[in-house]
Amino acid sequence: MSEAPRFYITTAIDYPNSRPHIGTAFEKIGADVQARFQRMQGKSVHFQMGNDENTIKVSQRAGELGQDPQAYVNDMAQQFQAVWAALKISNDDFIQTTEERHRIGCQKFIQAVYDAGDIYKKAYSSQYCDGCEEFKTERDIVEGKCPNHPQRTLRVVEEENYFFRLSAFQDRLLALYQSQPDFIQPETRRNEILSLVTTGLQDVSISRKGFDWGIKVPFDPEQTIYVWFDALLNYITAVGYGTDDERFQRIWPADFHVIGKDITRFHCALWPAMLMSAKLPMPKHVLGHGFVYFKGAKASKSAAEKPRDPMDYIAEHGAEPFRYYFMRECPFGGDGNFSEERFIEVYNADLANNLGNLYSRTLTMCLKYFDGTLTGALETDRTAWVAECPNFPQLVQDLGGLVGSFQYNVALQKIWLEVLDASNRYIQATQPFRVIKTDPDACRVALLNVAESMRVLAILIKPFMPATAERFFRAFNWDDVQAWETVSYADALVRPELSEIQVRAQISDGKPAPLFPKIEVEPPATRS
RNA sequence: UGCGCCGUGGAGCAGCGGUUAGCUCGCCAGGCUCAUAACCUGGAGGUCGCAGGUUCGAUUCCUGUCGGCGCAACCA
Repeated sequence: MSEAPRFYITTAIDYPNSRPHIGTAFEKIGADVQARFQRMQGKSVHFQMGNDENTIKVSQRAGELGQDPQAYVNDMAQQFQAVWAALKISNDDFIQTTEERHRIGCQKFIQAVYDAGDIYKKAYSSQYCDGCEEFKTERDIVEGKCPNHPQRTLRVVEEENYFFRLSAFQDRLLALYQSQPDFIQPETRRNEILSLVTTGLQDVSISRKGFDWGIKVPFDPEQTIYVWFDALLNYITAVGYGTDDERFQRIWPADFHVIGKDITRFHCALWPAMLMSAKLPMPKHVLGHGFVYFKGAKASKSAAEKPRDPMDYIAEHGAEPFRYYFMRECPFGGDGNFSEERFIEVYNADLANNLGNLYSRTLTMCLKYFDGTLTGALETDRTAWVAECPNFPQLVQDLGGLVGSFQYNVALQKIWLEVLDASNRYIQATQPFRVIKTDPDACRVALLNVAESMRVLAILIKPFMPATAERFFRAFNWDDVQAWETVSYADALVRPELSEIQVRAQISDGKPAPLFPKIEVEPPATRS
C-alpha cells in the first residue's frame, strides 16, 4: 500500500514567561498556512508546536507568583493553546518540555553526544549579576555594571560546566550548506550563517550547576541541561526519539523548522551539529521568518501604543481577518508592521469591500432572481468567467508554488488581483442584474459562472482563512459532488459535474449576512 | 563597533539591468444599481534619498554619503 508522503513542520517553542504576543502569533500562522496547504496537497502532515519550560526564568517567574513551577507552566501551556486554538492553528501536537517523553529523549540524546566525545567539562569563569541571577558577557556589561542593576556590583563566579564541541563541526556544517543549498531560507539568512560559520564557531556551554528546575545531565546529576541543548531537542522528542523509535523513524527528519530570524544560528549551526554528533538525519529546511513591528503611534489620543494581546484583535474582528492581515501585509521572510489603522484599511478594502461583498451580491442575485436554485448547470459553459482571468491553469500552478515557498503575501495579492477582481469584472461585464429583465437565461448562466469563481476562491484561500473558505464553498451545494475536506489546489481547475446549483448559505430576512461587516472608522456623523 | 535592512507619486508597500515604474488607500470625473455608500471605467499625482562609478542603457549592479531602523549567542 502506498503511503501519503510525509511532511513534518515545526515552529519554535515559546518561553511561557508571559502570554503569547502578536509576534509569536505571526510565526504560528505562517506555519499553519503551510501545514494546511500541504494537507490539501495530500501530504500526511505532522505540525508540531510547544512551550519551552525548562528555563531558570520560568521557575523564577513561578516563584514570584508563589506558584509551583510545574503548575505554573501547565497553566501557561493551557493559555498558549487557547490562543492558538482561537487563531485556528491546526497543530497536531503540543509538547511541554517538562514532559517525560522530552526528558527521556533529551537524556538519551545528550548521552549519545557525550559518548561520541563531543562534550567535555571546563571551568567557566565570568561576571555574575545577583540581580539577574545570570552570567554576563563582556558585551552585556556597561561601565563595569549590569545595565539592569546598576546599583549592584558584579562578582566573578567560577563554575564547572559541560561544553559542546561546536567548533569541531565547522567543515561539516559548511559541507551541509553546500550540499543542501536551500537548507537555510531565505537567502539573506543563509548568507549570514555562512559568514558566521566561516568566521569560526566557539564551543557552547550546555549545562548549569545547582539548579533544581530542568533536566539532569545523565552522566552528572549535579548539572542541569541548559537552554538550547534542551529546547532544540523538542523537535525529535515530540515525535518519539527515545520513547517510540518506530514513530521517530517514520516522521523525522523535519521538512521545515519555522523560526524567527534571530535564532537562525541555533537552528542552522548548533542544531545540525548536534544531530551530526548523535548521528541523526538532518532537517531539510530552516526558515527564518521576519519580525512584526508596531508602527509608532500617531500623535493622537492613543498615545502609548504597546503590543496588545492577540486575543483582543481576534475577539474584536475574528481570527480570519487577523490571519489575513499578517499573511497579506507582512512578507513572511522579511519584516512587517502592524498598526490598527492599517489593519482596518486592509480589512475594509480586501475583506469587506471585495471578498465579502462578492459573496453578498452573488447570493442575493441567486435568491432574488432564481429562488436560490439555478438549473441546467451541466448544459452551460461554465468557463466564461475565466475569460476575465487569463491563463487560469498557469495561475493556479503559480499560486501553489508561491504558497509552498512561503511567499504568502505575493500569493494573496495574486488571488485578489487576478481571481477576485476578475469575478467582480465578470459581473460588471455580463450584468446579470440587468439581463434578468430581458434574458433570464443569460442571467442564469452568468450567475452559474460566478458561483464557480466562488468555488475556486474558496479553494485558493483555504490555507489562509479556513472558515471563510468553507463558507464560500458551502454557499452552494458543491459539497454534493466534491468533498471540502479533501479539495486540493488542483481541484480549482476541475469544475464538478453538478446539474443544479443551489444556495446553501445561511439566509436571514432573504439576505445573506455580511461575511465581514465593514469597520466604521468615522464616528456616526450626527449623534443628536 | 560588528552584521543586516530600509529610504519609489499625499499615506502604506511591490518591483527590478532595457518597451508608457506597478498595487492598496486617499483624491477627481464618469458608469452601474445585484451588493456591506459596494462594484466597474478613466484621470491627476513620482527626475524611484544624495553624489559618483560600471554599462550601449540603472529605480534595478558597485562605491561613497546623508537619514531611519533591526539584530548582535541564549525574546517570535
